[in-house]
Amino acid sequence: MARGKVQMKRIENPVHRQVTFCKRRSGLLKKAKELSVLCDAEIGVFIFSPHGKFYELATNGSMQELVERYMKVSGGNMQPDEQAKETQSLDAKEEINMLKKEIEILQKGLRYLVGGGAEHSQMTMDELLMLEKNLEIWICHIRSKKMEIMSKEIQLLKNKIEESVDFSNFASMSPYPLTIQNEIFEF
Amino acid sequence: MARGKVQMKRIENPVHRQVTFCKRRSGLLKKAKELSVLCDAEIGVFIFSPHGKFYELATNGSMQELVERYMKVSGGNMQPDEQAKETQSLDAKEEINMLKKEIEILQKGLRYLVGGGAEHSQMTMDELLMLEKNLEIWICHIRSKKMEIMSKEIQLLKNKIEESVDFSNFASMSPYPLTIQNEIFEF
DNA sequence: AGCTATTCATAAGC
DNA sequence: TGCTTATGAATAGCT
Repeated sequence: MARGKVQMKRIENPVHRQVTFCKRRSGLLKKAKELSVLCDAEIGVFIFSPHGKFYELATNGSMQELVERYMKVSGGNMQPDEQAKETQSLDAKEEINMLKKEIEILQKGLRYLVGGGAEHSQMTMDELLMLEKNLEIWICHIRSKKMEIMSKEIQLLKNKIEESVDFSNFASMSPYPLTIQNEIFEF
Repeated sequence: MARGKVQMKRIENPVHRQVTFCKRRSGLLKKAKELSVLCDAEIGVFIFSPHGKFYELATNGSMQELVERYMKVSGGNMQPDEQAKETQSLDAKEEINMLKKEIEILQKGLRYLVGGGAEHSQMTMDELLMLEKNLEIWICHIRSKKMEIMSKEIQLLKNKIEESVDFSNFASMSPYPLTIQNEIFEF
């Protein structure tokens, strides 16, 4: 695509082919994830490299689930035996699942990220600055939100007080500011 | 991507979402086919739309075959074939690395999350306070990291200066910049 | 469904 | 293996 249009046929040079495979594989998985997130779709991708290496992506966390769903749709049937095998956990498998879960958590809630073990070790100074700035901006947003909530509460209280004043016909005589009315009416 | 960067979160407008789904779905399948052809890989893609519609692509003609192969690789690690086991474990390690990288990207790319679709609308005051506190703590961490980086750089500069002083004892008349000292000392 | 203005992905090169 | 850059592709917002 870049620096010369690419022919849509097998790349003969093995080195080029390998490099392109790596790049495009990651690109494809990225695109799949994006489609999943943007459009709320569930996506599964298998990739078998020519050398038998296997890569997969399952956007809902479990390829097994997707495969089952596929089986349902396509009418095929698989032996329940296979499924049992799948659930047996190797250490690596377990770690993969943990990582996937972590990714899910990261994507879902910022809270874990903030509280948990965020690693900035590899970040450059520029990235740190950017992150810091963004966090500050966000804090500002949160403070605005807090103000908003408090303002609403204050308004609510004011309204209540006005109602109660109207009710007792004291309104026109009150020289006191609204904010301390509560105390005045408390006796 | 075009005419405005897109936020990596679910598109709320159903029309937009549907249009994007169609466009990106075809894009994804095209990319998958290209990867398959260019790099001689076998690829399977499932896509379940949010409304339950199902799309698939199998580059070797039969999704069933790919699914079976997937079952073998992911679940059937119980075969006595040592080499297969080894390959599997390598694959798992690779996947772990990929996932870790993804986590790293997520962490690094938090600024998008932060800048983008943060929704505080439903949060209570308590939650806002908690979030604010966490963000402040995180900013502290980031500032520590910045300090650390700067300290390292300062130490590096000091070291360079010391070296250059040593160097000038030997060749005080040298017009060469510091950066080529190593070469000079290599003879 | 088509049309651009943009952003993204990536082939080469290092 | 990873980074950079020039360039081709994909696609978001419109119509």
